[in-house]
Formats: sequence, structure tokens, C-alpha cells
Amino acid sequence: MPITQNIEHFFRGAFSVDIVLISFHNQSLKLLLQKKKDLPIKEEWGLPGNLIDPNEDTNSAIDHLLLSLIGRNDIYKKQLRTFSELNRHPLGRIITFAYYGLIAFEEVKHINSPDLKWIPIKNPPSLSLDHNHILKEVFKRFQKGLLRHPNVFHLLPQKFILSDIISIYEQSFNQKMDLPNFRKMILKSGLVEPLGEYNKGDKSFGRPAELFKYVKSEDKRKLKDKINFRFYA
Amino acid sequence: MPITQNIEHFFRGAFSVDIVLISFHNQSLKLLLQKKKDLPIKEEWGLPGNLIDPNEDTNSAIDHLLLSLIGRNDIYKKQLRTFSELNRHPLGRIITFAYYGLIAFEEVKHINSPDLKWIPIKNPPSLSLDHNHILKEVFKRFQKGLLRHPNVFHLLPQKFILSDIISIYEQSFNQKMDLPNFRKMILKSGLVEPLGEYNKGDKSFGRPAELFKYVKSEDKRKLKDKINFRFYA
DNA sequence: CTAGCTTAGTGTACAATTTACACTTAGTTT
DNA sequence: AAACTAAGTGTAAATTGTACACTAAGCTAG
Repeated sequence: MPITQNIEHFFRGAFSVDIVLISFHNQSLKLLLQKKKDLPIKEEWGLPGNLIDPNEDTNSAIDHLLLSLIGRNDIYKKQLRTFSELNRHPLGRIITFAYYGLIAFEEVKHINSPDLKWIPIKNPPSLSLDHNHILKEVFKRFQKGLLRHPNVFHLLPQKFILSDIISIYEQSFNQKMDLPNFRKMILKSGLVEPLGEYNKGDKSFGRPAELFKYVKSEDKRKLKDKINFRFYA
Repeated sequence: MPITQNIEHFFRGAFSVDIVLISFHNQSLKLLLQKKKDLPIKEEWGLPGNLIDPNEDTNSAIDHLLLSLIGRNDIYKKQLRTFSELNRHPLGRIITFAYYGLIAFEEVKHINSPDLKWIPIKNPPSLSLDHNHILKEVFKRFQKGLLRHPNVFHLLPQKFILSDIISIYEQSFNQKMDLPNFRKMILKSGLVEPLGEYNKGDKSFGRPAELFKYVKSEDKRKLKDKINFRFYA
């Protein structure tokens, strides 16, 4: 099969980027949606996204997208995977690079556009195209990220309380944790440092919680995953 | 930005699939390479791959590729990620879907083509395009797969000995294991069953090893990953 | 045939981690 | 002041991981 013959036959595809941008506000995980226009599609809202110019790199495309959405692109983000089903887009063969990003809500709370809205990430509405499918997959990876990397901290403000961490985990995995033990784990990880300040006035009852800050461990934690031959679904 | 105007500007890209096919033979992990022709590139050998027809699905493209390579496509395979750097291919903007596949060597040992060869996966030669880069990334994911899923068994024949498992892990992570303890882990996992047969004649010395078979656990092991707030690099 | 090598496989004691859950502390509400 | 809420501490038992000595079964060399 001499592919250099008739090569232009293969060059008919387009690319896009879409982002699942996650934040945490009022004890609840939030997702950013964008109003879709100019597209022959049914659902109005979907994941924020853009077509990629043929001469543009994927990474710079996501940076442009983030700038236009929230005014900055220096947030935690990760390219996840590509969705390439043949008829996923009415305009033709468009494959999309799905990203996810995490950001503390205080960084984006000023944003106010009729084309953007934050919704609770649980039970999202029907989204345009295959975006519900993308969201589902990305959320699974978000969960794995929480298990394997200190990603919670990207969702929290500079000063936070330990029960916010626990709350994010409980929501993400839809299960109750044992507070005392989780607390000890967090402390033992060496990733947080107490500030001696307390969370006054915020809540109405209960003992005020101490505020903590995140410290990136300097030793880089070059630990290897343990090989233990116990597998999980 | 009314994207439905001048839409054909965006449809100039092409797609391809490439596969990192891994096997295990003679106590050594192997990788399948393909001789590249008809391409204006320097290196002769690279990862097996194909351009995708604009009307073809990615999954069916990888199936066709596997059929043409080894005569079957019912092996363990997984789409990993997409490589999309602007100038990764001399023919134009081609983004490639990188897959990896695992197969027991006895299933493919009959294959004999001047365009294909198995090489030890450690210290591969210089490959065409960005294939060394792809290989490196895929190998990391292969390692993670070994840690989190019972993937070793895809590399082993129906009847195998426990030290083959250990050998694959030792090679993949380039570290010595404690035999007695690893053995107990494997046994405790419930994933293997002794056959009462022994590995006679195969090796010259040492006590003959018992043969085992893989049993998929029926209870589906719906265990969740443990949330323990210990993170690894 | 036997001593010694090689690899397979078992046993055990100890260390580290996880889990369950009672208890104390500091604030607010009634 | 009693009751309630949420934060935070302590401890004991169960489970898991680690180190390493030991036994078993074959082969080879003498």
C-alpha cells in the first residue's frame, strides 16, 4: 500500500480541545459549562471547547481556551484522552482532546458571563454532542488523580481546613470516611502545615477548625509504587 | 467567532494508529517492530502503524492493523494516548493514536515476515519519527498496568510457572524481588490455580516447578482503590 | 553413589500499617 | 448550665509487609 500516493485523501480531519474544569465551592464539587452557539446541535450547554487551527499545537490551543474562559492558563491541567468516534460531531470528522483542569473557586469567582456557568458536578444535565460521555470518563480519571496524587490542593484556597479535604474525598467517592483516621493520614503525609489560625465566624457551631497550608515536599517523594499483586476494579 | 464560516480551513489533518506490541519469550520482554517503506524518513524500523481512513473508526483501524500484523485482533489492547506535536510527521499534520497490546509469545511465534521483528524491549534501537518517545511513554503505562491489573497473564501461556510471573515483574521494574514473599502474594491473590503438573525437561537444574493456570475471579473483585493519602512519584 | 550445586517451595518471627471506636475539647444554641 | 455540634487525640486489635532461615527435588561432577 503506497501511502504517498493519493495522500490528500487522508487529510480531511479536524481537531478540537474540550475541558472539564472542576472547582470546589460551598462544600460541593463544581463543573464549568459553556453555552454553545453557531452549532447545528440540540443541547445548548456543553463542555467549554474550541476547534484547533491546523497550525496550532494542542497545548497552546488549551492555553488559549483557558485564557478566554477564566483569564489565565497557569492552572493545573492535564490532557486525558482523545475522543474520535466517527459521527460524534455534525460538522464532520472532528476528534477532540479532552483535558481536565482543577482550580480553587476563589480564583474564578469573579467570572461573570452569560455564556458560562458553574453547576454541581453530580447529576449534570444533558450536554451537547458526546460531552456527557466525556465528562463521565474524565470524572473517573479525576477520582484516580485524587488517589494517586496530591491533587486536592489545587481545589483548595491557600488556607484551608482539614475537613474540606475530607469533604472533597467523600463527595468524589460517594462514601463516608472515618474522620480521626483520615486526619492522621493527612498529617502523616507531611503535605500540610498548621498555621495556628482558626476558622472563626465561618460556621455557626462546633469547635473552630485550625487552618492549614499546603507544602510541597522537597524530597520529591521518589517512592515507587509498591508491587503487591492485589488488583482493584 | 462564527466557526461555521470558513469551516473547511480546519479540516486538513490526518490520523494514524501505532501499536506497542509486547510479548515475553526466553525470560525476556519483547517488542514488535515493523520496517517502514514509502516514507521520507531516516530510520528504517519503527512501531507498527497505519494511517486511518477518514471514514474509519479508530478501533476498527487498530483491529485491521493487528490482523495484518499477527493474523488476529482478539488480543489484550488499550488505547493510550494521542501524540499530536505539530511537526512529528514529514507528510503533514498527522496525529497518532498510540495503543499497546499484550500477547503470549506462543500465539505469535509462527509469524515470519521480513518486515517484522521482535526485539528485546530494553535498549531499543533508534526508531523512526517520534516512536522512541512513544515507546517510552507506553512502557511507563505498561508498568502501571502491571501494578494495578492482572495484566501479566496476557503475556503468559495457558500453563505457566510462578517464577515466570516474578521474572516479568523483575524485568519490568528492573529490581530483584523476594521470591518467597512474592510467591505468597500471588497465591493469596486467588488468581492462579495449581495444576499438579510439573515443568519437566525444560530447564537443566533445580527442582521442577509446578505449573499453574490463570483463573479470573468470578466475584469480579469490585474492590475500590484504597484511599490512603500516600502519594507516589 | 554421594557431595554439592541449583531452583522451587514452606515457615516463622517481627515490623509497619490499617481500622475501629472511645474520648476530650471548644465553641454555639436553647 | 445542659445539650449539641464539629474538631481533634489516643489506643488496642487486626491485617499486611519484610527478612530470612529452612526444606525439597532435581541435576552434575567426581
